[in-house]
Parts: sequence; structure tokens; C-alpha cells
Amino acid sequence: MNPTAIRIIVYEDNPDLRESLSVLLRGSMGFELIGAFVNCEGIAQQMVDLHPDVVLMDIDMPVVNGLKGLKTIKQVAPQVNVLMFTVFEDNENIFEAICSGAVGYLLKRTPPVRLLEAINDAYNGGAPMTSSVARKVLQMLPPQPRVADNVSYKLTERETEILNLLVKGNSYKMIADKCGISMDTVRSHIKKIYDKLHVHSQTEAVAKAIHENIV
Amino acid sequence: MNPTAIRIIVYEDNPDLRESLSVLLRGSMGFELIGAFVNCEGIAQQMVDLHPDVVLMDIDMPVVNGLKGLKTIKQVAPQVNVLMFTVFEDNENIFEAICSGAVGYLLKRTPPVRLLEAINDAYNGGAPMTSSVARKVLQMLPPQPRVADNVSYKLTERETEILNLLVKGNSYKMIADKCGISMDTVRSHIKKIYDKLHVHSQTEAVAKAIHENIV
DNA sequence: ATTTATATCACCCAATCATGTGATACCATC
DNA sequence: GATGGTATCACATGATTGGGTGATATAAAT
Repeated sequence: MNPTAIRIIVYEDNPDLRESLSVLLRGSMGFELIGAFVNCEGIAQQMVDLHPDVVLMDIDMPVVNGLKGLKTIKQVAPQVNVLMFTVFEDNENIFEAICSGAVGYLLKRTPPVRLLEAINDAYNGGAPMTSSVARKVLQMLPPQPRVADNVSYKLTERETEILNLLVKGNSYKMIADKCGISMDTVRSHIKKIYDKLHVHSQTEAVAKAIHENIV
Repeated sequence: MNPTAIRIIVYEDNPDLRESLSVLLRGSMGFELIGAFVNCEGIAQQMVDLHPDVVLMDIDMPVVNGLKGLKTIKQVAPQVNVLMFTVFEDNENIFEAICSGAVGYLLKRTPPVRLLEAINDAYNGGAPMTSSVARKVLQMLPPQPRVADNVSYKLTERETEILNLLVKGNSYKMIADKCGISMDTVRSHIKKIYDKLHVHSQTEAVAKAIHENIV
């Protein structure tokens, strides 16, 4: 009908909630409900037939749940913005949903106004989520990518180069070849590296290098 | 004064905005402004002296900017919840802020009510951010994090244990001691580990273990 | 009952590594 | 022109590691 409205499909097994959402979306300007289903069976075909802009996806549904549905969507129509919509706020589901390509994660207790805002955000390139979900997402990020680099140990260029080759599993001989220097020189450099890193074996040096330096 | 209020420090170089924030926070129940500074000079000492719960941190400030301030906070008082507060929404700053431990990222055009909500969220373990920032954070997530664990290489318990000891820099002899087995047995296990990981040296095994397995 | 997986130990040998003690040469910079 | 940092090479010695081959014991799986 409305050519500028956001096209939405809802997947929700609870009939009451599904009806509430339908009423909300039908009654709101700029939103168009183009489908509402009890689970994700046939979701691939539905994506192709209805080409929604945003999908509101319950997680806990019988037969085919929301996480499976999400994955199917990302296979057949990856441009669709999927908003997970659930009572659960557990790490496992959040983690899986986010990794599978959901753009947002809303709790069912979200007030209607916020829900509409979130759908709008999702449509416009945002990733609406509660701040508690956001915190969990942050915790999925690698802790401290490259803060302490080789600079803190003041390795020279050559030493850094050789350390990198070590990390990649090269022997002294291979390093000597690749650098065009003698094995004794490699040895000499590695001795200095050990000094500077305060380690006494390749193993420790590699572990320390990966954990703290240039990987 | 109020023992239950959230203790807040503001870093903001713009005098008008700093004053507005001060007025807002002083006039709101449950919030206590305990400091407002024009930049992050002396921030370490301020953390120690004032021990805030939440810091509202502008990024673009003269002399010592907000990202540096954030890093200093995380060094001297990592439990403080830092909310970045800025006009910019560029990837670079967001990335650096999030990686440096900021719990939220707000835009200066955030309405006062939302600002107070965000501070409250940050204090209560959330990570308030706009949905557009959240989307950028999602894009920082590695596409498919840790799928390959030791299971994929089917290491046995013992082998996993020994690999971990290797990664920590233990020699065969040390591993033998710690496991209460002979060096030859350690050797035997390590040979099998190499087989399964398709490597031929400690160095490679350690690198592979750290990159893909139990770290 | 036999096979399979795991953990344990032993011996051998060659390759690799760790460490020490030098030396030479270049390039800054003082 | 002396000093200090870096990079290069050499020799020596002992410890550690990697690979091969094989044995024993136990428990689970077939």
C-alpha cells in the first residue's frame, strides 16, 4: 500500500503478542506489516515472496526457532534487517544472534514507542539494543587489541622482524635464509630478544609476542 | 552529600556545555556532580581523590583529550564507568574508545532525559550507546569468532593439558614434573599433539594453540 | 572377545636451541 | 675521535627437542 513505509514481518508463536504487534504496526504511520507467522517454517520462501525491510523475530518458538530462522534469512536475503525480540537476555542467545547477523536485540518488555523507534533505527542502519545487551556485546570484543607493542620492549626493527618469523614457526636456519644472514647472527639477535622480553625459550617468546606484541 | 547518588565527573572543554551539564546533574535526584574539568590533565589524581562512579568524557579537548584520559582512567581506576560524550560519530574514535574500555558512547545531541538514563545504565552495568554506534560496534566483531577449539583437533584431556603447559613456556622436563610423568611420556604426548595440529615444533604448536585453541 | 583409544614408559639419533665469549663494521652523535 | 647502538659473524659446549620404533596397561566400544 504505502510505498514509503517500512515493510515488516513478525515471527512470534504467542497469538496474543502476535496480535498486539500486528495492531501496533498497522496503526502506526510509516510501518507496514506484511506478514506474521507462528514460527520460521517456510521462512526462506517468505523472504523471497515478501521481501521485508525488517524482521521482528522471537527466539523461542516451536518447530523452527528464531535463531535458525535468522540464519536462513542471512543465507537467502542477507540485506534484511533482523531484530531479535525475546524475553531472554542470556549471553548464549545474544552471542549467537549477533554472530549470526542480527542487527538488534530487544526485550519483550520494550514499550511500544521504543519498539517502533527500534524498527526505524534498524531500517536506517542502526543496531538498536538495550544497554545491558550492548554491554554483553562489548564483552565479546577482544579485550585490549594492541596496546603494548614492541615499542614497550624497545625491540629494534631487525629483532621485530625475526620475532615475527619465529612466531610463524620458522627455525633459525629458515630465518637466516629469509633474512639473508647467517644462523649465528640470527642466534645473536634472538639472544637479545630473549633479554629484552625476559624469556628463555622460543616458546615463551612466541607466547609473549602473540599476547602482547605484533601478531 | 547523598550517599546513594551516582558520583559523576564531567570532562568538557566548552564552558557553556560544561555549565549546562552541571546544572542538569545538580538538579537531578540520584545524581551527584563531584567534579567538572576542562581537560584530562591531572585525571589520574582526580580519580584517586574523588573516586567517581561514572565519568562523562568529551573526546575533543585541548592539551589532554578524552581518549588519553580514558586510557589513564583504565590504568589507575579500571572500575570507573566511562561514557564518551562527543559530537563525532566516526569509526576511528568509536573503535578506539570501545577498545580502551569505554562503556558507552553518546552524542552531544542526546536529550537530557536520555543522558540521565544513560548515566544510570552505565552505573548499573549497561553500555548505553546510540543504535548507530551499536551498529559500528557490531561491525568490529570478528565475522565468526572461535568456532575452532581444541575439539576440532580432537586433542585428549592430557594432550590439552600439556599443550597449555607448553604455551606457558614450560620445557619437557617441567611438564613432566608438573604432570608427575616421565619426560618420555611428555615427548610421546607432544608428538601426538604435533600430529593432530599438523605442526613440527613447539613454536608452531604454541602459535596455533593461541590463535585457535585454549589460550 | 577383539578392537580402539588413551596414557604410560623406554631407547636412539640427529637436529635444533640456549648461552657464553668474542670480533668487526657502520652510523650516529657528542 | 670517542662513545654507544645496531647489525653482522664465529666458535664452543651442553641441553633440549623432533622423529622413529616399540612396549605395557587400562578402559571403552564393537
